[in-house]
Amino acid sequence: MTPKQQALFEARAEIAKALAHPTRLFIVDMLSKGERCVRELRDAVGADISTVSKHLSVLKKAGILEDDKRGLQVYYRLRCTCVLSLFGCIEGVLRENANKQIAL
Amino acid sequence: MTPKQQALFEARAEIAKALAHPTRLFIVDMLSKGERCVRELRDAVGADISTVSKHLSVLKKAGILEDDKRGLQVYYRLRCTCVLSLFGCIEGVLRENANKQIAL
DNA sequence: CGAGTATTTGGCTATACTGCCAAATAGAAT
DNA sequence: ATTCTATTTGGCAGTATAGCCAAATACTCG
Repeated sequence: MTPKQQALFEARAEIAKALAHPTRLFIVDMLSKGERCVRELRDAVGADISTVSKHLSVLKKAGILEDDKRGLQVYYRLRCTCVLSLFGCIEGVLRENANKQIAL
Repeated sequence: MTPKQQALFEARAEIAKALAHPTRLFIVDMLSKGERCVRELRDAVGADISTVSKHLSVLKKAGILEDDKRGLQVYYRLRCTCVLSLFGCIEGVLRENANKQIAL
C-alpha cells in the first residue's frame, strides 16, 4: 500500500466510520425526509441530547451533514443525498446475507 | 427508535463498521480485481499476517467476503459486488467535500 | 508418521469510541 | 442587562478495536 493509496483509503474510511453506528445511520435516515433540529432528533433517538449532539458533529465533520442555526434551534440536513444510495448498497449485502446462508 | 428500527440499524451498522477501516477498504478494493490468498493480501497491505487475517475475518463475518481453501492457501473474494458501489457513494461524499469547502 | 507451510487464534497493550452528567456557550426574550 | 432555552463541550468510566508476537491448527508432501 503506497502512501498515496494509504491516504485515499484513510479518507474513505473516515466517511465509512462516521456511518458505522446505528444511531448515526438512524439520524441520516431521518434527515433524508427533511431537516430536523437537535431536539427533534433527540426525541426520536431517545438518548441524552449531548450524545445526539456529538453524533451530529461526527457526521458533520465527515461532510455528510450541514447545519444552520435559525432562531434558537440548530437545523441539520444531509449535505448530499448520495449517502442515501449507501443504504441501498448496505441493504444489498444484507439481502445477500439473508439469501445464501452466511457461514461463520 | 423502536426496537425493530434499532435492530435494522444495528444490522446496517455492522456492515458499515466492517468497512470502516482503511486496510479493510484496501482489501475490498483489491479483491474487486479477483480473489487473492492471505499471503498475497499481506504482501500488498504490508502488515503482520495475523493482522490481515483478522481483518479478513471481520469482513467475512459481515458477509462481505467468502473464502475457500485450495491446497495450502485460503482464497478470499467478494461475496457480492454491491459493496463496490459503496465506493462510488463514498467518493461522492468526498467530491462534495472537495467542492463546497467543508466548514468545520 | 513427521516435517514443513499457510492461516488462525489467544493474549496483551495501546488507542479510540460511547454515553452520561455537569458546565459552558450562544442567542432570544423580557 | 438578566433570564431562559437550545446546543455544544469537557471530563470521566466502561467498552471495543487494532496490531504485534507467540502458540495452535490444518493440511500437504515426503
